[in-house]
Amino acid sequence: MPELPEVEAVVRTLRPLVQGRKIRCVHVPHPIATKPQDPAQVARQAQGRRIRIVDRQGKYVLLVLDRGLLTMHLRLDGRLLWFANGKELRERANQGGNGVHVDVALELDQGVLGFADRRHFGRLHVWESVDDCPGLSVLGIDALSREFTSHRFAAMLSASKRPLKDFLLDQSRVAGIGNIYSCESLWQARLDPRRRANTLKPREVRRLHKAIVSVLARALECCLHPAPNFRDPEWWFQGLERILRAYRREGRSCRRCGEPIRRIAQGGRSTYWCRRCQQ
DNA sequence: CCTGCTACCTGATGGC
DNA sequence: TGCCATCAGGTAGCAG
Repeated sequence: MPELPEVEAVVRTLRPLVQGRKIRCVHVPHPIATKPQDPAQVARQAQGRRIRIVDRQGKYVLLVLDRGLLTMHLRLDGRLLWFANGKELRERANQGGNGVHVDVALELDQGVLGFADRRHFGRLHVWESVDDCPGLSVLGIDALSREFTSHRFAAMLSASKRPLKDFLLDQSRVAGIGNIYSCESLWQARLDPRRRANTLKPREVRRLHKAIVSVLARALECCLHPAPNFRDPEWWFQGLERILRAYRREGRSCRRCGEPIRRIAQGGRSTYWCRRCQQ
């Protein structure tokens, strides 16, 4: 379920664990996790490769190998797990019905990285190069990057007639924002999620840009303290609800004006917002 | 090209 | 307790 701040925290935690390590062996107990790629092919391409760089683009986790590229997308429920070695992985994963769920395991020269998603939306793929990964090459400007300027944001907004909420979820424009932080950014910027992107005045564009940057930065801080714990399969980010002002607060009073927060459907997903102070 | 809809999966929660 | 409906942090694929 992670959006950009969660994925960034995962990447920062993962980097010291795996950067420079060699992938000795790849196990794929749940082949759905590499679909539509053939699990045997994925294993063959990754085995024996060294992990040069651990990076993130939008919501993708990237392991740049000495040849090729491994991508992981956690979608809604995916997580990473860490085991001391293959023995520990097998012991903990094979405890009948209550064993740890692991979809793909990368056995490294030191430690084992697990990719797990009980819901099986998440994906792990291997590519020859960045250009071969369609999801990656389509991504727009990363919301945490320096290229995400108010100026470029204004140009993108003016080219779209879509409601602001749908615009913000479109990864091909600004990459990394999901359902939570689109709601939060629009609340922070005091903008109606139903407004068409190309109707914003320059000062509203600047307000939204600033809101996105600060909402994501605040969420990232929250995601880093405490840092993700890959050793605990149940672990998830704590304290996020404390920083949320609109998301999942339907019926509770707006922290700015007291009006009850409403929930509406946009593009088949829930938008939470304050009808009084978001114009 | 752009937009909107469905499918993809599993689990948690709440009402009756 | 059980059963059913609804909701969940995302994106690919397809039709219009």
